Amino acid sequence: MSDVAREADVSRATASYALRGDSRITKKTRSKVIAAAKKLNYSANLSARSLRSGRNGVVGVAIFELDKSYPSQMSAAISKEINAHGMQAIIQQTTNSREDEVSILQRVTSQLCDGTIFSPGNVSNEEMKALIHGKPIVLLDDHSAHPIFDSVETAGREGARTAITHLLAQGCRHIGVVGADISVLEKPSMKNSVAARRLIGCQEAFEASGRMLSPDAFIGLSPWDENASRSLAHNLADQGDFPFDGVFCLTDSIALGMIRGLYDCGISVPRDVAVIGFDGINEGASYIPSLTTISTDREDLARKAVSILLHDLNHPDRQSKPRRETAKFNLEVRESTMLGR
Amino acid sequence: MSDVAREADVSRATASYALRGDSRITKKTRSKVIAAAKKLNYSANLSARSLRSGRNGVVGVAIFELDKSYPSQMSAAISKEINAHGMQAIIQQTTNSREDEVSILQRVTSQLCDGTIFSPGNVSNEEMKALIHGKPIVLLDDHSAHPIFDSVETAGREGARTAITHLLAQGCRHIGVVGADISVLEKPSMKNSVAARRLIGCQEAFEASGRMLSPDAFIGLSPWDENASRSLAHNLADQGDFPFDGVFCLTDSIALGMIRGLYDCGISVPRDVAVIGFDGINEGASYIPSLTTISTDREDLARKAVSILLHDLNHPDRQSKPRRETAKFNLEVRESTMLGR
DNA sequence: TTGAAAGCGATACCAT
DNA sequence: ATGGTATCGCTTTCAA
Repeated sequence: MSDVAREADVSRATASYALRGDSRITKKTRSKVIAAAKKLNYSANLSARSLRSGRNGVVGVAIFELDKSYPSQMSAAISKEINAHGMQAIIQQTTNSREDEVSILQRVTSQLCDGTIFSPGNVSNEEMKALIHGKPIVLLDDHSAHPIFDSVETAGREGARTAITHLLAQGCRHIGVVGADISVLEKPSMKNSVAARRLIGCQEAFEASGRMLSPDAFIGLSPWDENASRSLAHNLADQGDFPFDGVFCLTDSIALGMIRGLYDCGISVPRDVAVIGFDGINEGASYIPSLTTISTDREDLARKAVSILLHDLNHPDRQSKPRRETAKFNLEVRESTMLGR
Repeated sequence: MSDVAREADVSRATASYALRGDSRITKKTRSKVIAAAKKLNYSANLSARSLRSGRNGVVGVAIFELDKSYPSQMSAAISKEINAHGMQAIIQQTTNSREDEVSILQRVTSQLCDGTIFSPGNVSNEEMKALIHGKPIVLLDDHSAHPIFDSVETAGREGARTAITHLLAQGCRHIGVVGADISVLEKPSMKNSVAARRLIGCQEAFEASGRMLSPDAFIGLSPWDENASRSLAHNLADQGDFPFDGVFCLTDSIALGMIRGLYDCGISVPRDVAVIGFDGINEGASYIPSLTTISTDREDLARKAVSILLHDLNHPDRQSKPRRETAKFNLEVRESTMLGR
């Protein structure tokens, strides 16, 4: 910076103002400084800037399991949206461990970034509060009963309702839900979890249709991935007749594993069983059969999350109530629910 | 930090040494300081640390298209490996634009990170050299003719040779290669590209088997994704009889799109055509049919890349020749090449 | 073994 | 409109 100032024949202070476009600096001086900076291939040191001003134009995105489709496609969308606002996104992967989340929040996020978009796993609100040192944060699918941070949610209830309604409309009469059993609705701590919200949506749809809902229809699964789901399909099919003619899987990955597992057992989707997923991962469109799904509008979610974060960033003092928004979703009707085909 | 020092009743300098485990500090003093830090919930400011010492324990990973399977699964593996060495990974997405890569290298990478693992797209070696200001960097699939940076490569030639050999062994007699046409072997600038290396491997396998290789066997595709590949399959099938009984797709995504596209046209994989991919993305295992592929050993690649980077980090002066390593790979034989089934 | 103080590279206050 | 300079939080040299 000193070099640039010397080259432009101004003080370091003036150079700093000029480069950031402060209105006090003359147009002429400014262009002189910019020319000098370009000539010297100068770019401001982000650590120094961050240290002094507390801002450096970098937003952190911390998310679980980056090797899975939904999180990676979600982070990519958020990253693009952040770039569109002239800031830089850095993405971090949290693993199963609480320590990991703590370390990311405490170290990188609150010290290297202006703000964070965070998909919480095992850290409580209170801990987060202590770790982020007042820096802005927006949660993805906050599941706390009493939110204290801004957040953007996926449309769990509405989406699940739509999914079940779709299966019923396709003629399914024995519907199963794969991903969680009803116990998640009973534990108070789980009441606002992603799984619980989707299950509640299912119940609502059943009630609205005036149908019986057996608790056995809800089947737990862990982890939420293709392999676990595929094994589950094998188990269900091996017990004799497959009990369902329609299955709502709580995520697309579960759905793809389920279809594959049924295929392994000679059960065809959608001829014998209809399957619908949730998320809208890209792979679903070219699977065989293509996957009907409740597709979260990732661009919409990213837009909402980033817009809230930027607002917080620009109004640091404002101590308003936590905002909570819900992302749009679409029912993508594809082959996997064309029952009988 | 001053607070911690006061709490532990030592000077700031001693506190700093103690927290970083400098051998000069007594065990007793050290534990006193650590207790104080824990009590105050202290964690060192990374910007300040980076500013003063030039190191902060953060490694940058910059990669193209984070919403695609291979890059996201690759970044996840690298991130895990970096964590295993007690450092923190931050992942950044480069988009198609050169500007974007420049900005990431120049700003974030060289100023916020100790070193970088970079998958180069549109930036030349010379530009990179100028941008990183001497900070360590390891490239993924460097395609420059005269490498000046360390890099880790996927086993393009060997993998492609294995793929073609496998198709021949499965009884394929009319083999197509989808992803690039032979022109990439002619342009000098492309000679070391990922595509070219894989094509060369194909040629070698054909020669070794004493078979004719028609230039028409190589079919270009852009972009390398499922949708483009699916359309290509439609075009090929619509021209009358499908010309191949075996197809090597330069990536798994291309392979899945190809299988789906053929399915759309009533051509079954593997009954009518065998298809093999390259990469080893997780989704291949539960596709219907499951995908035979040349699977890059991501853990091995991550290990090699991180190990080279850490070496550079710990020997900053050493001006040795650029190192170039190749990641292991496996032929995963699955359903998609069981020709005739 | 510990402490005092300089300095990393910016920003922002205050003076001119 | 521009310049001088203290300062952000830490590391590191040098002295004790």
